[in-house]
Amino acid sequence: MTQVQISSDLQAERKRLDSFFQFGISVDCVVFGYDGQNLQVLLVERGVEPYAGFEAIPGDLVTLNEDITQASKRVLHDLTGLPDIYLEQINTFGAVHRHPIGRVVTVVYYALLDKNLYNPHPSSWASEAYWKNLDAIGEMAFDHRQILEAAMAHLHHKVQHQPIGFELLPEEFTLAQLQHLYETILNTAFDKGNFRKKMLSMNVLIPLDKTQKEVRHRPARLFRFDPKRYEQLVQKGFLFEL
Amino acid sequence: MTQVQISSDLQAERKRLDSFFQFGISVDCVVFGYDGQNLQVLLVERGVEPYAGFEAIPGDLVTLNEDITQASKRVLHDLTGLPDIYLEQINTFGAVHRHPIGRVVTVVYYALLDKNLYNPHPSSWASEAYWKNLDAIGEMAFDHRQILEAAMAHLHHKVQHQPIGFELLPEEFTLAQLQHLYETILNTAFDKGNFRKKMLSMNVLIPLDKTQKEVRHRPARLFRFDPKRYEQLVQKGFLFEL
DNA sequence: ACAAGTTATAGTATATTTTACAATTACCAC
DNA sequence: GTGGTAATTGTAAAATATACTATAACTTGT
Repeated sequence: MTQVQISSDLQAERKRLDSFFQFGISVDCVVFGYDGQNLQVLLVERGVEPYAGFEAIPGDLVTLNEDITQASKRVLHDLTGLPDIYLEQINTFGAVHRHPIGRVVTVVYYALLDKNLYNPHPSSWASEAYWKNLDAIGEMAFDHRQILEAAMAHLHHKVQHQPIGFELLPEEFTLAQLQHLYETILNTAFDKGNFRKKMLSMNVLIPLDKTQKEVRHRPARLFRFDPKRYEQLVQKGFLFEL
Repeated sequence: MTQVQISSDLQAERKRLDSFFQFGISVDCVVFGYDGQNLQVLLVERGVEPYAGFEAIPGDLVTLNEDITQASKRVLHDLTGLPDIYLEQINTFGAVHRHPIGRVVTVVYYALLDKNLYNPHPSSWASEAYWKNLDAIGEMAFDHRQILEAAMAHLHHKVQHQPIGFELLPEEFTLAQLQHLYETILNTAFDKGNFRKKMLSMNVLIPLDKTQKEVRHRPARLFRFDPKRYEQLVQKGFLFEL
């Protein structure tokens, strides 16, 4: 018995279409983390068949009575213990044979976060849950390699068209930290002075009357994001290029 | 009996998960058309319950043995007679009660095309199929209003970050035509000279040794897109602003 | 206390791009 | 040819971007 209400005059129609209602839906959550040095991705090791022992992107089947957006948060929490965080939907994969257990269409979500604030611990069918460097990833379960690549392409694109960092950096940060984040994601180097000018000209950073402590050189000023302006830029977009 | 192969050692696992495999998947195809004047969207009128008589975005259930990308083309063709065209996936909607007949998750695709080249004619459950001005659209079936708005937001965003026009304009076109297309989609006006300079500086237009005919004023030079450069810009992106 | 090391921050001169127009050109119709 | 109309080119001023250089502010070692 499905949990979705069907009015009596539609029962016959539903009966006629029963053969169409045999899909499974899953959500997969590609979570990128940054700790000030490296960009990593949150993976789990599968403790069950199929693909037992393989690395996978945290994901699971959606139940009949939950919204897919809700499901993305629930599944991520179930497998890795991460709290409800905002996950952005990026893509849906629906090849016929992508899942050996039946026809499963998967909706991919992704999130960015500050690794230092979250410590994954495995549960449900995950035997392990950990952060892993992007360049250290080998074979993966299902078509998760493809999914990961789509998420990376999305991130790569996003960083050039919208501000990022809000979720990846500590609340207060230096321009050097922000620059390093950009350089890590885009795998390039920028001129320090020009990066500064570009960023400051966007008016998204609020300079604080504080500086770094405990560094063996001139301490940098700390900044934080202006949430209103940040949101504005997310909407409007820009082209980041140096 | 499902058409997807399941190896014998996974049968039990599949059995255990049977209650998850009761979803329907549909695809909805938002097709924007441009005829040199207006931007319109391809709609159908539903000839069957639920929502019989309502306007809807062309869409239908995916069968168990077809890829969702294939399905988007098949469904658009089935309902409106349009040939296989490239449809871009943009978003997936999965609210629990969005479909009255059962739990249906829908994957939304969209396309842009030159209205003059395609004449829709209804078939399957569509009793009508026609182009409609975006500002003339009233109530719609299901959550199709929301879907249409998502597609419009996508188009609005896309036009500012990638070249468009390849699919919307005749092979050879004038800069004024291209400008009018942009002005229509973005609902703004641009300076003619500056629009020209911006466009030409992108190196995506190849000037032809031909001009317009049968106009009562200085005839404009015709251009066509450089497909290689166009593809490059689609990949790289830009920020279009005047 | 001072020098050396290191990175942050500001500045600057030049090149490039954008903007808001004005001027000129090429066609048609009469 | 003249007038109407829109295409195309040009341009001066303003704004930005680029590739550096100079200076400031801290720490550590002597």
